[in-house]
Amino acid sequence: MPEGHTVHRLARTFASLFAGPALRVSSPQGRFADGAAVLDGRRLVASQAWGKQLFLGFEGDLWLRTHLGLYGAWTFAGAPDAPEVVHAIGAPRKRIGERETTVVPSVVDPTTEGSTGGWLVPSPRGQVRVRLLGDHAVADLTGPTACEVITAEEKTAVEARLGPDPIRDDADADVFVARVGRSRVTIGQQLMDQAVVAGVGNIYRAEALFRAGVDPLRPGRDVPAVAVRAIWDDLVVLMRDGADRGAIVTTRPEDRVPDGGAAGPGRTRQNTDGTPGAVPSDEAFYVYHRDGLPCRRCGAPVLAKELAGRNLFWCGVCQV
DNA sequence: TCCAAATGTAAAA
DNA sequence: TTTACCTTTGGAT
Repeated sequence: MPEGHTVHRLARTFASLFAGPALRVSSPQGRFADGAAVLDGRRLVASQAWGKQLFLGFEGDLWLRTHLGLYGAWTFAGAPDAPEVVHAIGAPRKRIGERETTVVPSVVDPTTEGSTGGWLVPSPRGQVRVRLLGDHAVADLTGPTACEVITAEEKTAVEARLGPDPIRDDADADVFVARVGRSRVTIGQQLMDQAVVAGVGNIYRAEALFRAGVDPLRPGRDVPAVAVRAIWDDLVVLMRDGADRGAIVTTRPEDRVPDGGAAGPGRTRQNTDGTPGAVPSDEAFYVYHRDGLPCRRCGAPVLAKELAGRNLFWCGVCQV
């Protein structure tokens, strides 16, 4: 899934595109028909992210909680006068070049045609669980692992299970540092535990540990507290940058040497949208999906192994 | 046309 | 620790 930075980006996008007027909420696919009926016609009054959870607040104290899971995605289309148009946020789907293609959709949703001030609303593509339609934009959700209407109390309960989120201003770094140091579970596994730190995924895990020079397999309690704190501080910088940029980039400019295609096409295919000036995906990471390639720092081959069902990447020389 | 992979998590065993 | 689930995509067949 998109990691926490993507979800924060989504929260901002919903606030700017949909806050205000009553929304039409539907479930083209049908699997969220009941929830959509409950929300239809209500105004969006809040848009929040905590880790990988997105909470859209509707009048009447109801919240739409969505989680993109491994391959969920939101796809947006906007009217020409929309304040901001983001055509696709999520993963894994390649959207290179679509920035220009969805402005004038070739297929128009007949049920909404003529009711949106002349703006042509595209028909849902694929298995769209939820569609939010506002005055200036439409958002379609596909493939989520969670999509439900909850109360404020239920939202609080979900948040109570999450660790601090480095992107949020209210995050408490001390909680993270203390928890990591209390457990013998490896630092690599703890970083993927949303109860320890919310929003970190497989890429930020691998990259933050490389930048800190910490072996992912070291027990959390054996990592010096100052090093754990440094990892937190780095995550704050990296993840906030990711939310602003719309892509994960962890390499410093001086380390950005292309791999000459050695990684092969498609290794890191969904990180960037092809925006001019963006850091190419084969220069964006130190170790993620670079197993077998030389470490950007020391030249030793990057290592990989499966840990708790996820691929772990690291440099055995730089990370001790 | 088929199949594996993907920035994930919860439940079952 | 294994399985199930949700969906799209690109490369192989």
